Amino acid sequence: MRDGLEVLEERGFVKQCTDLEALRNRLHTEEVTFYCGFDPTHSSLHAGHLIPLFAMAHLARAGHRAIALVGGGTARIGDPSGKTEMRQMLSVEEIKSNAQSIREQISRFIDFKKGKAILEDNAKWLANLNYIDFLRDIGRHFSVNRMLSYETYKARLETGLTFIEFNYQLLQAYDFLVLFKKYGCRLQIGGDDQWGNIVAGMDLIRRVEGEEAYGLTFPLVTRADGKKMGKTEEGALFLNSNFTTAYEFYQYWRNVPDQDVERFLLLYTFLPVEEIGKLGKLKDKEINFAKEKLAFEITKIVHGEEKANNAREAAKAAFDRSQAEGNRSAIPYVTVSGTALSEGISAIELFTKTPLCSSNSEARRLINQGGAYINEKKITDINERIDSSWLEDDELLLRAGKKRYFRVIVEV
RNA sequence: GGGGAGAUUCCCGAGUGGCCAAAGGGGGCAGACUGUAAAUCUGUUGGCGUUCGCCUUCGUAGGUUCGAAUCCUACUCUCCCCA
Repeated sequence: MRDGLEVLEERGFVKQCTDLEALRNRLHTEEVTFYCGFDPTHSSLHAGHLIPLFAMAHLARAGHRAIALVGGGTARIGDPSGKTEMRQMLSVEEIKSNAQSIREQISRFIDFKKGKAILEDNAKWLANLNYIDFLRDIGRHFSVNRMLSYETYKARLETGLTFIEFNYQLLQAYDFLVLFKKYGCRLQIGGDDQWGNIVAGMDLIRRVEGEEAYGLTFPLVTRADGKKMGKTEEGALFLNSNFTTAYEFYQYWRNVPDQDVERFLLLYTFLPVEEIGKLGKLKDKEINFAKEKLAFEITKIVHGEEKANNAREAAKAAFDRSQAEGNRSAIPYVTVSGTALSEGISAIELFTKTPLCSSNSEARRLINQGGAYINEKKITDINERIDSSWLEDDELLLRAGKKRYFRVIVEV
């Protein structure tokens, strides 16, 4: 039987482990309860959370019990690990509502309904902690000298670290301990920036309970072109379509650098390793097929099959010349009134109505530089006016540059 | 608590009375080349109208001056050293 760890190893999920062989042995012989934390600092998870989500799913598929821990308590503090500045404080209400929407997103990867996987919120035990008790029971096990030596705090030591943030590690370690006591949770997984926090929890369990626990971290995923993983011009690549539409999401993965395709297929899809191996061997133009596969698969998992199909269709309609008539319905749009259009609207105004251009100057610049198209007709005149005669199927397809599309639909 | 340094346009970072919408780099956007890659080269990069222009911006609030990012005063914040 595959123990889950093998799957993670062959797909490139493993960066560091506290005791690889001991963990392997345990995963092989028994059902292990493991956890991964998610801080509700935004109402949607983003691309960076995909690695932990997939890792949890792989382990759960191998028969282990997953706990997704929403950090409703720790989010009130903010983890300083790897951050250069203190995180903005969120209100308790915000955190609660964020936690709610994040739960739904996690359940796309882990099925909580069957009663096996568990969803927890550390606000339950952190919110009403007694400070004195906490210091006596937990605080005594932590050495400040040792904490200061951690790499994660180094950067912050340069610029300033507040006491509240310095406590984050204790709380996360305490989470691990609580989950161990409550569920027998023996493994914590997380990004490599969590290493210090994870090890701290493992140590705490050993000191307090005299039991073995393990930690496993994932590599920090980077892109071959040096761009930040999961970052778009607008910001983070969110999993919620209110922030990043399925089409935009699809396009992000469709445009990943060549060198990253195989690695990303392993990390961000459930496709069999053998199949990915074949896809990864494709060269030149052929690699585009693998990119489409990657984009489709991950969009399907995050947004569902229907939206993934629409996104793919829309992309084909926009980019594939041989398929002039595709289904563009997934391309984001804005509406404009029919009367306004019959009177004529300047091309500049049309572009600024969409996120394609944020100001008239920008639209003007776009036209001047020859990057503005409406229904694939290049706009060369700054003063070009668009009226109803331009309509095709009651809509206009605006394009900025080579690959940014947006639709304008007439409202009757 | 005492002493010192600093806050510049998306980021880093020049600029110390007019020639500053503000050098340079990064990033972004666009063009060429392509495969909706990468690399490279070119252009562009506060807003509004567009020859000329006008408005907003150099931590915040006042002041000096014909004129300030640049000088003065107060305030806020950050960093460093000492206690």
